[in-house]
Formats: sequence, C-alpha cells, structure tokens
Amino acid sequence: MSENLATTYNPKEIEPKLYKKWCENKYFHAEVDRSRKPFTTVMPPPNITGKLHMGHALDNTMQDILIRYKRMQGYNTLWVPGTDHAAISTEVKVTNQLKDEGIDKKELGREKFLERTWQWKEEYAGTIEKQLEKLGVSCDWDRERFTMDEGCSKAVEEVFIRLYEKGYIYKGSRIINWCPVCKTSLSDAEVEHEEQDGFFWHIKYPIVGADQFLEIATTRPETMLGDTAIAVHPDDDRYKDIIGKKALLPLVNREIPIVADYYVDKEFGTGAVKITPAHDPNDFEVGKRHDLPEINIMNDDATINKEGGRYAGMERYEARKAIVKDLEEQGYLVKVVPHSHNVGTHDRCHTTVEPLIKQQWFVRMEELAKPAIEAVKNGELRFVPERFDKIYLHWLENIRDWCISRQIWWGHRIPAYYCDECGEVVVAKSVPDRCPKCGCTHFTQDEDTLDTWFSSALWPFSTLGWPEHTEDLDYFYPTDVLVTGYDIIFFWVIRMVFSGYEHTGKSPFHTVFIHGLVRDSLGRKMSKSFGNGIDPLEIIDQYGADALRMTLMTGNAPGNDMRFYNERVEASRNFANKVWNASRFIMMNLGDKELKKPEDFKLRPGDRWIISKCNNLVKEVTENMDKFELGIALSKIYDFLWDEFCDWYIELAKYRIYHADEDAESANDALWTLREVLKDSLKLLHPYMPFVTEEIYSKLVPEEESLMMSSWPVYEEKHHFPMAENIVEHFKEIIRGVRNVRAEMNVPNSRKATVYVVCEDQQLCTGLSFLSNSAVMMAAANEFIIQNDKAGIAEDAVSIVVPDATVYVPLEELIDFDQEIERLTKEETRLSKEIARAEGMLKNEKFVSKAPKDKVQEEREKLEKYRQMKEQVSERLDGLKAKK
RNA sequence: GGGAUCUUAGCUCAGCUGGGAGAGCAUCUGCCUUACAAGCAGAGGGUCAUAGGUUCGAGCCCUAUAGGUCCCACCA
Repeated sequence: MSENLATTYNPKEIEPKLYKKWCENKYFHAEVDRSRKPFTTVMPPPNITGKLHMGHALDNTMQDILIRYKRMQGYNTLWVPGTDHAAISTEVKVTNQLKDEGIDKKELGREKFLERTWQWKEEYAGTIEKQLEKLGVSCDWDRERFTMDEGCSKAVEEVFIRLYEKGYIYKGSRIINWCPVCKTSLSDAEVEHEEQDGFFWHIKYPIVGADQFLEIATTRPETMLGDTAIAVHPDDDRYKDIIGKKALLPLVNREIPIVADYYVDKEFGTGAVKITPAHDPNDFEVGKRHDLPEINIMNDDATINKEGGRYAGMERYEARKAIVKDLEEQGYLVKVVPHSHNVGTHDRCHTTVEPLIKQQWFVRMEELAKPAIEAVKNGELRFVPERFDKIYLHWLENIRDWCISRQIWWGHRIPAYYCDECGEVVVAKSVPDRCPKCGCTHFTQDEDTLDTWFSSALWPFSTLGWPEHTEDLDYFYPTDVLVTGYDIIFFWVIRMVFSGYEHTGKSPFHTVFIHGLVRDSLGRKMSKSFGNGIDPLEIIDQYGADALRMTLMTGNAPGNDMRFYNERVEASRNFANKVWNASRFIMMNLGDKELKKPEDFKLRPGDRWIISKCNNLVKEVTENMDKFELGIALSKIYDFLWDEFCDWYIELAKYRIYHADEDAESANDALWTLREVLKDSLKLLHPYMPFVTEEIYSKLVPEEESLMMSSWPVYEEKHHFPMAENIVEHFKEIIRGVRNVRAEMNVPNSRKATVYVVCEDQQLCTGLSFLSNSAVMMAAANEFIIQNDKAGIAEDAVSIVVPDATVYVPLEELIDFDQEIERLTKEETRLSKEIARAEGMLKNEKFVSKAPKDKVQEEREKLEKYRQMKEQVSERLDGLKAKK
C-alpha cells in the first residue's frame, strides 16, 4: 500500500485518472428519484468567445463545493453545465477572424456566416468543457446545454410569443443606444459610462426678429445639425421674453422655436439648452412634449447623413471639428471651456455609443418587475451576502423597457413575420400560411436577432425542458442556489428572476450566492487587452487543481474581490502535500493490519481528544457551509488538519505505534483513531480539494466505492469528550513550556533531560500519565515523571508554571541563575498584568451585575488560575534569589 | 448627484450573532527528529484610518471626517 504513495503529491498523475473514473461511473449524473430530495444548480454558461479565466475558475469552484457537499449529504444533486452563444461578442470575434482571412462578413452572407460561427462554437465549447474538467467540476455532462440548442431555442420562441400576446413585447420607434462599430442597438445594461475629458462649446444662436443672441452650451456640437428647438426654464427671468420666439440655427439656417420646459436647469450652463430629439434621450422627451420634429442626422456607422448638408459623409468627430471651425469663423462660437463628462460606451468594444431613434423590439418591464421585487422583499429570494439585494431592488425599481432586438446575425432570430403585401406583423413559431389582414401568402421574417440575455434569462428552466411539462422540470425546478459574480446581477440574475415568475410562476432559485472578482496581484482587474490575466490551466498544470481551488477559497469573503498571487497557490499546494504526507504516514503504519474497533470507553485521552476535536469540527464546518461561509469552513479544516491532527495527534500517536510490542492494544487504538479521524477530515476537505482527498481515500478505504459518493460526517454527542480535551490542552502547555525553555537556553535536542510534572489534580495526573511516553519524544526528554509533590527534584531545576501544574527540568550545569531569574521575572510580570486585568473587570460592579453570569464566572476562574500560577512563580523566584 | 464597500502585523487578507487581536507569505533564531525541508520547533512585529457616541465591555453597533475601490444616475 504505502509503496503506492510518493513522498510528494503529484497532481498531474492523479487528477486526470480520477476525473475519468468519476465520469465513467456516472457519479455526476442525476436522474429523477422521488425518494430523495433534489439539490439543483445551473452553471452560469460561459461565453463561447474564448477560454476560461480565473473568474470562471472561482465561480465553478464555488458551485462544485456546494454540489459535492450536498451530494455527500445525500441530496440528489443536479448541476447543469452549458455554454452561452454570447451574441454580439461572438459575432465580433468571428467577423474579425474572417477579416483576417480577407473575407467580408456582408459578402459572405448570413447563411455562410452562421455556418462559420457554428464551427467556432463547436471548437470553443469543447475547449471550455475540457478546462472545466481539469478544474474537477462535478456537473452532469450528459445534460450539457447551449443557449442556442434546439430546446433553448424553442423556449425562446415560446417566451417571445407569450410576451407578445400579452402585450409585454412591442415594436416601437424610440431612442436607443447604438453602437456604430457593431452596428446594432444595445440595452441600457450594455452601456458603460466612462468619465471623459471634453469641452463645453458655448454657441450663440441669433433670435429671429431681434438683434439678440441666445447662448447655449453643448458637449456634442455636431448634434446641432439635428436641433429642432431651444429650451429654457419657464420661470427663468432672463429668458421670459423670448419664449415662443424663434432662433436661427447657425450653419444650417433653420428657424427653430424657443420653448419652455421644466427639464432645463436654470443654474446649469447658460440656462438654455439646444434640443436634438433624435440624438439625446432627454431631448427626445422634450421633443415629444412640444411636438418637435425629429431629425436624424446620422448613418448607422455614425457618419453624418444627408440631413447634415455640407457635413454629410463626415465621420462624427470629423464633423464636430469642422462645425466648430465654421462656427468660430462665422462668429457664433463664444468660448470653449474644458469639461469632463460621462460618455456611454459599448461594454464589448468600448466604442462611444450614439443615441439614435430606431424601430426596435422592446419588453415592457413595469409589470414583469413587480413579482421580482416582491420576491426579495418577502424573502422568497435572498442574496448572500445580503447587501446585494439593495443593488437588485434599486435596479428593478427604476427599470426601463428592455430593448431586445439586435442587428446582428448570430442569435435567436425574432419570430416575427411581415406580410409582403400589407406589412402586417405576425408573431409565430413558423412562417404563417396567410396574412390575417390581406390574405397574402408571402412573408419575410424580421432580420433582427434577440439580445443574448433573452435566452440566458430562461436558463434555469429551459435547460430542464420548459416549455414542456417534463419530469425533470417538475422534480428539479425551482433550482436551489445560483452562484455568480456581482457584475452580472443586472444582466442575468434579474432577468432570470422575472422570467421565472412570469413563465413558471416561481423564483428560479431561492438563494443567489454572489462572489467578487479575481484581480491580479496588484489589485487590477484581469483583462485580456491589458495582458495581466492568469490562465487557470497554467496554474493547474504547475500546482494542481486542488491547489488552485483552495487558493480561490481561502480568505475569500462572500461578495468581496480577491487578489491572486502565486505565493498563495504555493501555500495551498503545500497543504495538499501536507495532507498527502500525513496520510502516507498513516498508511505506512497501517500496512495490511486488521484493526479492531476499540470500545469507546477504552480509548485513551489522546484518542478521545482528537475524536472530540474532529467531531466539533464536523459541526462547525457544516454550520459554516450551510451559511455559505466557505472560506471560514476551509480555514477551520486547514487548522484542524495541520495544527491539531498533524502537529499534535500524529506526534502523540508515534510512540504507541512504534512500540506495538509493548502494548498492542494501544497501537491498535491509535491507528484506528488516526484512520477514522483522517477519513472524516478527508470528507470535510473533499468539496474543496476533490482530487487529493479522493486519491488518499481510495487507498485508505479501498473497500469503499468512492469518497465523493460517501456520506458527510455528522456530529455525535457521544464523541464529545471535554475531559480529554482538557487533559490534552494541559499536556500541550507542558510540552510547549519545555520546548520554549530549551530553545531559550539553547539546549540541543541531543541533550536529554528528565521532565517532572508536579500536579495535585489526580484526574489530570492520571490523564497525563497516558501521554507520558509520547511526551518523552515530543519534549526531547529521557523521562517524563508525574508526581504530586516536589520530592526528588533537584533544587536548581528550571521550572515552568502552567495552569494546574508546575514542570521542572533539571538541567544541572546548564542553568544560568541570572537568566533563569530574568525569565521567571518576566513570567511574573506577565501574570501580574493578567491578574490586574481580571481584577479590574471583577471590581467593576456594573460588569458583575450586568454582564452574563457565565462571563463573570469565566473571569473569576481565570483570575484564580493566574493567582495560583503567580504564586508558584513567585515562590520559585524567592528560592532562586535566596540561593544566589 | 445617489448608493455600496473597504481602511486590521512589512505584504495579501480573515475575523460568523460585541466578551482577552488571527492566518498565509515575508523577516529573524534553532533543527535534514525514521510522514512531510513544499517540513519541524520558536521569535519579533498591530493606539484594528481619525473623532465622537451607545454599552459593564467596541475591530465588530451608531454618527461624522479623511482616503481608496466599485456600482448606479438623462444636468445639456
């Protein structure tokens, strides 16, 4: 057995082998089983635009931890994986790829372009799948989905038609965000605002029929070509007289009305605003109120169109320059003031978006948002951490209609058909037979496709078979937890929730577990263009998937961003190695021995102590995981395994194992305890580090099928041993004390000494006596003697005072009296301070009367303990001083 | 303009319902002790951003201030 375990853990050999085994045995696969409770989660589908990054690694690690935990707890767990077609992003990628080959998308045509994009999809979805496998995710690959596969597409059609029939989807001409590079409309969520340095151009417009000018200020002078009014505040005394008059638009020489509107802020700028209804959302509203014409001055690529007269054909910024120049030359430019303002950009290509009036499809949001708002308010849906519900609610409460049509090819084509004769719109699953209005039989389908989030909004139920009433849907839906980053709450979470309520009558999940971003070691967002991204695969290759997963989970508080740096991965890798070696030690010593299960009452204090500790760990870790405190749970497992199990229990057990000939039963019990505690620890650690734990477990308990399919440990009251814990805590103090003294006095381990423990508490003495052989090894002693008084102990022995006992180490000629006095004086001072602190608290009547009784009692006990210890130290000091 | 969040050891961060400040890394001192040098045993290092308040008691709760990060927002 032991021969199979190398001295250092080598993840590269083991990980692929185990993943294959898990898959082959269908451990990840879930089927409807009414006898068990389901636990379901759907994977936020990665975009097929590229490789996985650290954010995906974090997201999927968290999901895998939850799924593995719940699976071990006996739930019928389903984790649905899949990928997202990522409409615009993918279209841009493929377009660029074609461009590199010298192929123009338009020339290639829609059909061919889509063929090409499907090829892209096959390639990238495959890559993503492989990457996820490397990470060790236990999702059900048999149920892998794609947002544009047949089922999801059917769901999309169904939803579109239902919403259309209910009047929630409409086609309308409204001002929308337009990306001149991608040449498509965008939703509000897809527009990012960035602060940019720009200018305020102050321009004067002549007032018709008066020898007067009206000064306005604008950040986008080129839009003046589309001005159809000037607005002032109705109560602005400066402009009262000219309301209703006309102004002459410079350069264009169009007469435009001067209107009064409360939208205008008297205090801002000049108090007069040029109104361009076709190119500004506010102006659009003003225009509606005053019945102003809408003059679109731009083409789809943001060049000026024929409305722009002599500026037609110019690119927008070129036109801006030319217009400013002309204004200046003709004396209309009053001044130019530097001004920084927010500019909307497309989140995918960072092009400045242009507000334009276009015919688009929209989802009316007001009614749909209501149940989604209610869900969080009444607790049907909760965010972890809670603070994100504010962000969610704020967005929903201020929601505007959702522009869902995109002028691109890659995506779900809008199921709307236009009659070739009369233009009547028919929304249907397939081409209608005849026009309900004119009877014509020829139709043309809408050219547009849907926003990519339209399909991902249905993900939790479309992947389970909706709109069919499937068994899967009935059993696994609603799902339980959704794990995702805070950056897509608006895009995705909100839309899934209102879609869930609208189409299934339920929230698609009861909990949204939010995580932050993984940043680089300097705290910068990882980005491909910046080149600071760290490839999860490289890390896995170098350190192993378990190390990566652990790194992502340690010290990671829910919803907070984290920094990634290699030292942390090393620490995680070291931990995997530590667990590996501890297991190796245990298995080496187990050999092929048949262990007998000891009867509980016969276990020795050391065994009881670690069992009790482990039992308590089970309880705490389970509680933490139920509260989604994954980082806290992990650090508790880490501390237990490294500090308690390896550093103390294994050391404690060594003597007994090495001296099986003296006491076979003791050796048996120690080995049995080692194995049982290791088993439980591996179970607790498994969700975090599935590979190393599974590998060890398979060797440790070959008769069991698999660790990942084993059951989660449960806290048992009968394994709570406070007395044993107390004894071992005392024991630790004693050993630490001896080690400390040896270190301070530079006594090498080769120089053994006898250690005397003087202790009056009989129970403690008995308990310690069970550990004395181990103590000999651990304190580099040649003997460890426990007795009730100081009989036979050399006067000049070094003394170490611990709670309830004093330890003496005769070091004979090694002892330096001055040094020893100094050491004890320090100790005395320390104890005095503690006593003063406790006394202070207990003298405070308010503390005694108001604090909980157990707190007061605790302080009293501490005070008593320190007083006792100090007494011992002082007595010893007096003795030493007298002798000197 | 509104909101969220952060400020804790040299660095990166934990600290769950308020009850004697923690981890990893780094630094320093000893150790190749038959599981592990990716290790073992130790040490040093913090007025928990600042100022008030609530409380017997505050890193934690409240209020203000400063600085950082992020999100939202139609002031041209």
